[in-house]
Amino acid sequence: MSKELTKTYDPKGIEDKLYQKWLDNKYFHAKVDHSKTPFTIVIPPPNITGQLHMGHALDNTMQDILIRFKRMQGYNALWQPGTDHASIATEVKIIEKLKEEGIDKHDLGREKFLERAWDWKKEYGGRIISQLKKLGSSCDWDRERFTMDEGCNRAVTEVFVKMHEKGYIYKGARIINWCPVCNTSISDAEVEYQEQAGHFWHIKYPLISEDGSVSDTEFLTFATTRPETMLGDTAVAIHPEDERYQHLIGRKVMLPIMNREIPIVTDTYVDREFGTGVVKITPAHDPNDFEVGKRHNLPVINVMNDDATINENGGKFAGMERYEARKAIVAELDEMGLLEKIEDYSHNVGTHDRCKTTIEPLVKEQWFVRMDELIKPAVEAVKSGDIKLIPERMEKTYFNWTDNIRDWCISRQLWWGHRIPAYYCDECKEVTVAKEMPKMCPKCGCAHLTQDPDTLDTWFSSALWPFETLGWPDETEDLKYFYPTDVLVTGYDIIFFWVIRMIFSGFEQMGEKPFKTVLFHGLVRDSQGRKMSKSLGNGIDPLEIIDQYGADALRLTLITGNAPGNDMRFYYERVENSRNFANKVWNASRFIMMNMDSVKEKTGKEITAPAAGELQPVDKWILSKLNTLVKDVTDNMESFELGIAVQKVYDFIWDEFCDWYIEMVKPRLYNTDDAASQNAALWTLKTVLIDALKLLHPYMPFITEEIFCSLQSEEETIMLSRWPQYLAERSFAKEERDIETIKEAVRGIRNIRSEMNVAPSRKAGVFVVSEDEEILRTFTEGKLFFASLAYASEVTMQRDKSGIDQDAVSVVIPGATLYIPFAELVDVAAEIERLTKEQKRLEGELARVNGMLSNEKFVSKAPESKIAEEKEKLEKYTRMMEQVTDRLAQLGQ
RNA sequence: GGAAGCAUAGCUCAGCCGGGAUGAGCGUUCGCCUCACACGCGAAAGGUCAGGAGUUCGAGCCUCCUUGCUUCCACCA
Repeated sequence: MSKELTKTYDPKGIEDKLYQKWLDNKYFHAKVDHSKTPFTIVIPPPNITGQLHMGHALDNTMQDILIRFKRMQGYNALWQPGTDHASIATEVKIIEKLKEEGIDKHDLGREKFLERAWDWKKEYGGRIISQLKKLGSSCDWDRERFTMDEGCNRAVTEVFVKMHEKGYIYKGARIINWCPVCNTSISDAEVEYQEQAGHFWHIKYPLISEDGSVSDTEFLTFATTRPETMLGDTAVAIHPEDERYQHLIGRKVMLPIMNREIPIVTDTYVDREFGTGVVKITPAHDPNDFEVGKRHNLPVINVMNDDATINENGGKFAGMERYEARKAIVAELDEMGLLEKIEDYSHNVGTHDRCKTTIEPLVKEQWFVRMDELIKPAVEAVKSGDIKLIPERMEKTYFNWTDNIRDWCISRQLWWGHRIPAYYCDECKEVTVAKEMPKMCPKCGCAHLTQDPDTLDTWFSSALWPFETLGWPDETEDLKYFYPTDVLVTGYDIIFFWVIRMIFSGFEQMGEKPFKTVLFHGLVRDSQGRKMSKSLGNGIDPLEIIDQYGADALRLTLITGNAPGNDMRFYYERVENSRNFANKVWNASRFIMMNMDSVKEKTGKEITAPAAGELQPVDKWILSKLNTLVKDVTDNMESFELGIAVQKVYDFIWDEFCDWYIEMVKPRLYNTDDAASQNAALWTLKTVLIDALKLLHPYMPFITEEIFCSLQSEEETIMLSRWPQYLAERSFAKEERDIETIKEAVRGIRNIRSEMNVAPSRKAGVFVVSEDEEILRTFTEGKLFFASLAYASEVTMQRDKSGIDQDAVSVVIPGATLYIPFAELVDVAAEIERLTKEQKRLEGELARVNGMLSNEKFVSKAPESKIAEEKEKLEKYTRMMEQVTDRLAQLGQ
C-alpha cells in the first residue's frame, strides 16, 4: 500500500534518508566473489583540500552511472574511493593558516608542522567525501583509502626502492623549474606558460683584443629578456657557420660588471636568423644554455638563492630581489654604454600552475625518473588498443606527450608528502636508498645517517592508485580479482599528470595495464563559456544546486546533451528542466499508484499478469517500445554514450509513456465494467514504469529508488534489481505500426482544430474513410482514443465518402482520410489552401523518392533494405496524393 | 612553430555504420487551470548543417582548401 505522495516532488529529506538506507544495508560494498565478474572503477582521488566543484560532480556522476549500471547488470561492481594528500596544495594551506597565527613554517619545525598538517587532514579531509555522498555516489566506503595511509606509504617506498635498484630513479644536477614562492622544484607538467609583456634588452659585451686588453671598439651585441642572468654567464655562443662572426671564433669577450673573461663558443643551437645571431650562455639559469654548457664544458655559476634573490656569486648585487637586480644591472650597463636599446617584447613566461609565480630555472640536485624505457609499454598499450581512450582523439594528445617525454623530476622541497627513502651518511656522504634507515653506512660503517629532506611529487603516489588501493605490494585476493580495473573516468586536463603515469606504473609494477578504458569528460564552464574560477567568482556550487533542485536534477543536467571529452556550459534553465523531469516521473508514478490503490480498494484484488489475449494493442505498443528502448539504452551505455542513453529514456518516459500511453489508457482505468482490460492496463503501466525507472536509476538514483519502493514490495531496493532485458516475445511490430497510425490521426485532428480555433468543449464527429480493411479495423479498435484524445463525439468507419457533409474538414494520413463536419466553421477557401499546401509537400516527397528509385545507379548499388524502404514510401505518398487530389476535386478544384 | 577541437533553430548543444534535419532543452507565438503533473497539456513558427571543391547512386557525417573561434604542446635567447 503506497503512501500519500505530494503533488510536486521534493528531494529534500528523501535523498539523505535513502542514502543512509543504502549505507546501512551495505549495498555499495563489494567483496571477492568468483561466481561473479568484477567491474572496477577507482575514483580519481580528490584532494583533501578540495571542495566539491562542478568538475567533481560531473566526474563522479559519470562513474556512479557506470557503477550502478554494471551492478544492476549483475557484475560485482566495485567503486574504490579515497583521497589524495595533495602535497603542495595542502602545504600551502597549512602555511597560510600558520601565517594567520604569525607562525613561520621553519620556526615551527618539520615535526610540528606535520602534526598540524595531520590535524588539518582530520578536520577537513573528510569534507569532500561527505559532499560526494550528497551526490549519491555509490562508492564502497568501507574501502576508503588515502595516498598517505600506511598501505600507500609502503607502496610508495617499495616502488621507489625497486625503481632505484633498476636504475630508473636517479639523482642528478639538472635544470629544474623552481618556484621561489613555494620554495620547491616542480615538474615540467606543472609549468604553465603565460603570455607576458616584457622587454628585449639589447646589450653588448666588449671583445678581448689580441693583446689581452678589453677592446673599446669591438663588441658583440645580443638581446635578452632576462638581463640579470648575465651575472652567471660563462660564454657567448654563435652558430658555427655564421659568416658574420667567423673571425671571432676562438676569441673571448669580457663579461661586464663581473669582469670575467668568457669564451665565444660555436653551437648549432643558435638560430642565425633570430636577433643578432648571438646568444649569451647562462648554464645555471636556462635549460637550453645548460645543454650548451654541457657540450662545451662550461662552468655552471648559480647566481640565485632559492627565494630568487641574487646570491654571493652575483657580487655586489647579492641579496637583491631578481627584478630589482634586473633594474640595477640594466642601469649600470647603460651607464657603461653597453646598453644599445630596449624593445617592447611579448613572450611566454613559465609560471607555477598553482601560485602563478614566474618560474626560475635553476640547476639543482634532484631525483628523477628516467622515462625512456618505462614509457614504452604505455605507448604500446594505447597503440594496440589494449587500453582504449574515449574519445579516440585523446590518443593524439597522449602520444604527443609520450613522444616527447622527458625525465620526471619527482623530488619536492616540501614537508607534506612521502619522504624520499634515501639516507646520507653523515661521515662519507654515501647515499643509501632503502625501505628503512640503515643501521650503519654500508660504505664506512658510520652509524649516523640522515634521511633526504625532500618529499615526492604528489603524482608519484597517485600513479600507483589503481593497485595500491587494492592492497599492493601485498598479493591480496582483492588485487588478483579486481585488477586491472575496467574504466577510469577523468578530465582530459590530467592526461599528463596522472593517466600516463598510472599506465606506465601499472605495467612496471603489475606487469599489466591499470584499466581497460579511459573515459574523458570536459570542463564544466559557466553560461558564458568561461572556466569556473575563484578569482572570477563565477563558480557554481554543486551543493547549492543539490539543495535547491536535488542531486538527481544536477546529475541529469551534467550528463544530458554532452559528448565525451567536450566542454559544457552550465545553465540554471537546464537544471530546472531536469527538476521538471523528476517531477514528471514523480507525478506519472503517483497517478499509477493512485489507480492501483483505487482498483484494489474497489475490487480487493491485486494486479495480475494479464492472460493471453488480454493485452490490448496499445499495451503491446508501449511494451514493444520499451523493449526497443532497453536494447538501445543498454547498447549506448555499454559504449559509454551516457548522454545519448539518458536522452532516450527521457523521451520515452515523457513523450511515449506520459503523453501518449497514460492518456490512452485512462478510459480503461475508469471503466470498472471491463476488469480484464483494466487489469491489463494497470499491469502494463506498472511493468513499463518499473523498467523505465530501472533504466533511469543510474542517472537519477534517489527518485527512482523512492518510487520503486512505494510501487512494489517484492524487492527492497532498485539498485540491486535486475537490469531490464530485451525480450523477443515483447516485440510487437504490427501493434507499433497500428498505434503510430492512430497517433498520426489524432495529431492530424488536433492540428486542424487548433488551426481553426475550435474550442475544446466543442466535440465533433469523425468519419474515417479508407478502402483498407486493415486500417478500418485498426481505427475501429482505436475508436476510444478519438474521443479521449481528439475531442471526437462519434467515430464512423466508411469505405467511401458517401453521405459526408461537403463542408467537412479533412485530414489526410497514410491510408485514410478523416472528415470532421464543422459546418459553420469551415472556410472552403482556407480548406483548399491547406490541401494545396499538402499537395505541394507530397509532390516534393514524390519527386525525391521517384528521383532515387529511377536512378539506375541507386537501384543497383544501394542496399536492398534502403531500396525497400524507399519503395514503401513511394507507395505511401502515392496513396496520400490520391486522397488529397480526390478531396480537392470534391471541393471543385 | 606543432597539434587537436569547434562552427547545425534566436540561445546552448545532440546527431551511432554516409541513406529524407518528425533533433533536444530553453526562448518565441497561439489555445487550454482536461479529476498525475501549470515544474503541466495541446498546436505552431523557426535550419543554404561556416564557405568552397572533391569522392559517392547518395555527404551535417569521408577527403582537400579557405575563414572564424577555442584548447593543448613546444618555446628562439
